[in-house]
Amino acid sequence: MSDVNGAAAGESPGGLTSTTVFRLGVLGTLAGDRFGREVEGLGLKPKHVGLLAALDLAAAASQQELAARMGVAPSLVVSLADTLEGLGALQRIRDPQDRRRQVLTLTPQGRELLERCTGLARTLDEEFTAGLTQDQRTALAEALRVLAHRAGLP
Amino acid sequence: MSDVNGAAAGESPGGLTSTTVFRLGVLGTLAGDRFGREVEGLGLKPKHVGLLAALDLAAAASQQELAARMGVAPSLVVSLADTLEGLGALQRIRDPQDRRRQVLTLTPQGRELLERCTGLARTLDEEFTAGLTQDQRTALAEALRVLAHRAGLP
DNA sequence: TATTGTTATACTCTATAACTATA
DNA sequence: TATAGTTATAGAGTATAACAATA
Repeated sequence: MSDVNGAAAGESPGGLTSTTVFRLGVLGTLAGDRFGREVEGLGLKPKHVGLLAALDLAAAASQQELAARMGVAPSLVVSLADTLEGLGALQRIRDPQDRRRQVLTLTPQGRELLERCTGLARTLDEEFTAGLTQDQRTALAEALRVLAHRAGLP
Repeated sequence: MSDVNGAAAGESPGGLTSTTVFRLGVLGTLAGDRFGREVEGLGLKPKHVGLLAALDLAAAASQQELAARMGVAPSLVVSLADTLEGLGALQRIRDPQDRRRQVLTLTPQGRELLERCTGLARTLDEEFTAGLTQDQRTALAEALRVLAHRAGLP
């Protein structure tokens, strides 16, 4: 089941269900679940893809730094990286300067995997926004871009 | 140095993180977490509020019907309703026609609680959209409204 | 002694399944 | 026998805390 805020059916205008936070929460969960089902076939979960994307945007100096960037616990990065390393999507290389650190780098397969995921996301974008006009789509994308930036995201 | 497809490493425009589903997912989680922290002081979690909102929209014939409407398991409605009943926000009344059924109704306190939550959500809306122009806010709200409807939400 | 990565453990959320009572 | 509600159990996901290696 996939409804973070517990949705209902048929609201009086101005109620909780018409607020932006409520709709963002519900639609966000829907989008995440949908994306999760899509990448499941690649052996991935959304967080794995998030790690790939984070690495693609900028190499990580260490797993801890990456964890901070992703907003998750360092121990979670360990298991995510374990999976991705097992898939050949990334390499762990000990930093010779500081052998405590593991530098993570995307392999060509990792980059290709990420591109596949990006393609899936683009297809889902079209599915999700099929009910919008082109102007609405553009406006939504721009608004989300601003909100993401304000939230400290790429 | 970009390749033929224009996808160089570290390049943001066109990447996964700029898709609508990715941003919806991340921002939705952020919004849900933020709202959860806000209603925590009222002894509630987002799903409790979702149940209140669902009941406010239309009385439920039974807990099972309500569970179906909210898209959650019936057993979850039990525990959510337990909490809300303990807070005096709703009443369980056995249906005399079919004593297996419990009819849930919002109490005045329940309605007031929901209004408080709606007020909190509205405040968060302003916080979230503070970086947008008024036109952008309106466009975002309208786009989310359409998407919510298409997803079968109120 | 402090920090990185790892492992072990625990906690939250929620679904499924078993059970009770009504029908 | 079938259904509504409840309780018991289990699994996913993730954080916290203990631990090992390195600084």
